[in-house]
Amino acid sequence: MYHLSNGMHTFSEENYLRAIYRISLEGATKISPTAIAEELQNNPASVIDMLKKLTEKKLISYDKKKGAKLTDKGIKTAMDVVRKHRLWEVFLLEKLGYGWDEIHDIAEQLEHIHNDELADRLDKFLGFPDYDPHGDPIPKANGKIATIHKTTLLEVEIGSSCQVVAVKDTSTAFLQYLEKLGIGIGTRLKLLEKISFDGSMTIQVGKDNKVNVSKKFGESVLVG
Amino acid sequence: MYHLSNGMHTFSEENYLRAIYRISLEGATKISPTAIAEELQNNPASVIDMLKKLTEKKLISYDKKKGAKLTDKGIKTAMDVVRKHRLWEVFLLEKLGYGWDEIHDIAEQLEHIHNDELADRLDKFLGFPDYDPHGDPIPKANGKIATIHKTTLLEVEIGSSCQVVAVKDTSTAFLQYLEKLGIGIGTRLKLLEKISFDGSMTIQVGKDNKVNVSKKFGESVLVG
DNA sequence: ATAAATAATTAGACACACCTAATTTTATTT
DNA sequence: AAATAAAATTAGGTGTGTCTAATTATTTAT
Repeated sequence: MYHLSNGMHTFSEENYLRAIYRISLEGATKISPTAIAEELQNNPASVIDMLKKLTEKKLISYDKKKGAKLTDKGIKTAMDVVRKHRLWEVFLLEKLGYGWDEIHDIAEQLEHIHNDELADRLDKFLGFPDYDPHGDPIPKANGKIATIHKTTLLEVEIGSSCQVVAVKDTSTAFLQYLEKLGIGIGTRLKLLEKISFDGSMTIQVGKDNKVNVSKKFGESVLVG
Repeated sequence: MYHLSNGMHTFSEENYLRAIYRISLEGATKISPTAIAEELQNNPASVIDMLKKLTEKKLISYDKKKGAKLTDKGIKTAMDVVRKHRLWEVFLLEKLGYGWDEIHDIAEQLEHIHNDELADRLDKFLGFPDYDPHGDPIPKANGKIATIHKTTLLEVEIGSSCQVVAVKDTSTAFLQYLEKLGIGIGTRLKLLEKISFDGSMTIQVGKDNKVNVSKKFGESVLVG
C-alpha cells in the first residue's frame, strides 16, 4: 500500500491479525481458516493465502491441527490496532457527536492510520479512557488491558438483574435495534422469562419496559 | 480497496485528483502526465494508466494537447479530499499537539477516510477554521474556498516588509529548517538584500534576527 | 467401517496499481 | 528540413489480495 517501512503492515494484514485476536478472545479452542473467513466475511481460500504470508512474517503460527495462533509480535500488532480502533471510537462519539451505531465503520478505517505517537497522543487527548463506547476495554500503552467479568444475557438466571457492559456484535442493524429498545452500556436489565421453544426471552429494560427478544439477541448482549 | 460503494474512490484515485488539483492551483497552463508523475513521485507510464481510468469515471478529461483537466465531479472530489486533509492537519496540531512538520504525512492518510458527515463534524469540532497550519485555506462545506493575496518571498522588493501566509513546500526538511529559523505562519519578514550571483537573499526575521537564505528558500515561502 | 458432509487446500484467474523497456509522437535545435 | 531531445504511449510484467472451481483431508453420521 503506502510507504510501508520495515515494521509496518498492510491494511489487510492488520485486519487479519485483529480478526484472529477477536476470535481468540471469544475463547475459541482452535482458530480455523473457516472461522477467520466468517469473521472477515471473505473466502477460506483467501484466508489460507494470508495465513501463509503472516506465518512468513512471524506474526502467527499456523498448523492444520492447532489452527492459527498469534505470536508475541502478532499479539502486539493486533493489540495496537485494537487500541487505535477503540480510541478512535471514543473520539468519534464524544468529540464528533456520532451515534453509537455509526462509529464502528469509521473506526475500522481509522485504526489503520500509521504513526508512532498517534495512539498515545489520542489517548491523552481523550483523557485516558478505559473503555470504548461499546463497553470493550481499551488496551493501554504498556499493552495491559482491563478485563471485565461478563457473561451473555443468555446465561443470566431467571429473575436476576444485571447491567449491560458490552455488546458482542457491532453491526449497525444490531446497534440500531438496541437504541430502539432503549438499551445502551450501563442499562439495567432483568430477565423475566425464557421460552424453551425458541430460546427467546422476556426482559425488563430499566424500570418498566418489557420486551421479548430472540436467542440471537441474548447471545449478543454482554452483562455483568 | 475497502467496501467502496458507488460514489467512492480508491486512495490512489483520490491522490491523483488531489495532485491534479494542486498543479492546477499553481497556475499551470497544461497538466501533463509528466507533471503529475513528478507531483506523485511515480512513473509517467503509471500516470497514463490512471488517467484512462479517471477519464472513464468522468472525473477528468484528458487530451494529449490540452493535458488533464478535472471535471466538475472531479473538482468536487478533489476539494473534498483537500478539505479533509487540511481539517485533519488543524486537528493534529491543535488537539493532539503535533509539530508543524509532522502533520502532513499523517493527514495524507487521514484525508482518505470515507464518511459522509466526517468533514462537517470535524469542521464544527474545530470551530470552522479558515486556514490550515501551513496557511492554506480550507475549502468550506459549500465548496467555497478563500483566496489570499500572496506572492513568493522572492518577488518581494528590497526594503519591504511582509508576513508569512503559507508555505509551498511541506517537506519535513523544509519545515524543520523554518522552525530552526523561527519562521512560522504570521512571522514578519523584511527583505534586506538580494545577491544577484545566486539569487540568495538576506532577510530580517521578526525584530532583529538577520539570516541569509537561498533562492530555493525564497521560492517556497509565500508572503502577503 | 463406510458413506456423506464439512473443512482445508491447491490451481488458476482477476482487478488494481505499479514498474521497466521499447516505441511512437511531439517539440526543440541546428 | 533534418537531427536530436523530450514527452507520451504501448507492451508486457510484478506484487497484493481477492475470487471460483476442483481436489484432498478430516469429521460426523449411518
